[in-house]
Amino acid sequence: MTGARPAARRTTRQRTAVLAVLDELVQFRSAQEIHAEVVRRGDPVGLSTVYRSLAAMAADGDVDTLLRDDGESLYRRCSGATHHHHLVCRSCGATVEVDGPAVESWADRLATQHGYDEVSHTLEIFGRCAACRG
Amino acid sequence: MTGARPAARRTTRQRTAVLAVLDELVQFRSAQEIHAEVVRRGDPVGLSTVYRSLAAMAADGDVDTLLRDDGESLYRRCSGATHHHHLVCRSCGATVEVDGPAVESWADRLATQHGYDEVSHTLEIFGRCAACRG
DNA sequence: CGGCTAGATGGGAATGATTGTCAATCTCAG
DNA sequence: CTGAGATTGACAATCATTCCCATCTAGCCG
Repeated sequence: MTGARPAARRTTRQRTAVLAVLDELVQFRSAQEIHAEVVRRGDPVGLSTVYRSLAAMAADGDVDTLLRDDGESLYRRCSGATHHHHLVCRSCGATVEVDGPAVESWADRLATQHGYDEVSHTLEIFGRCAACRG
Repeated sequence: MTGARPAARRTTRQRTAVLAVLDELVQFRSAQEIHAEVVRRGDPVGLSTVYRSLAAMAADGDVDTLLRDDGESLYRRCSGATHHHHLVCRSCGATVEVDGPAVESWADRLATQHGYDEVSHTLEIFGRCAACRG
């Protein structure tokens, strides 16, 4: 990569507010929901700004993103900086970060065998957590 | 689930046209692209109809669907009825259907360990194929 | 501490995929 | 052949996300 530099990220009131909400979220949430929550707390922040902040954080690896079936993007603060996947509860959104070294290497090997390079992959596991099973 | 019955699917000129295009596609394509292709061939078919046809075929398991990073849905005729994943070229969409039994069992085991049931997962591998690297 | 400047903001308009509407049309079982 | 109900199509409506751009401000410098 040549010039994907973060270019001096500033600490603004708005960005801090978004981060504060994210820090309390245990579940994946949409940008719209996060924006609503920030506003509900009394911080006037524009929707555009929330989108930009989330995009920036995602680029910096500070938040995980996930595509829901309907194509909407979900965001969540991620613990480690390392590559990982998610085990997400379909009903409540509870998430467990999981690690799958075997899968990573399998995917890379497979792609290489078929002549593909610049490989990446998406892997998410969905299920129903114990609490939601009732 | 009570009545998720296909409810009598009819064979119409439009649906046949869509299917004809899908049969020749080796790559994942968006509904918009498929619609454009159907029309280019001289079959006047409405965009709504293409969307409805694709949705119906997907429901019947006749086509695979894939969510691109930007959230747009891609469709492709699928060969086998068996569960499989895809190795997709980011630029041209060329696809290789792959099988990953180890991944399946790993995902299931993991989910069970964390108390989740009704487990499913999504796994797609993206890269750049040899042809597009040139 | 005050000035400067490039990055940041807001909010409304623009985009673009997908879905809803509903009268007119067509498929196909009987 | 016919009627009932599935299907279609043109266009409006949704809705998440991005653009635009005048205005604002964080933080470096003197």
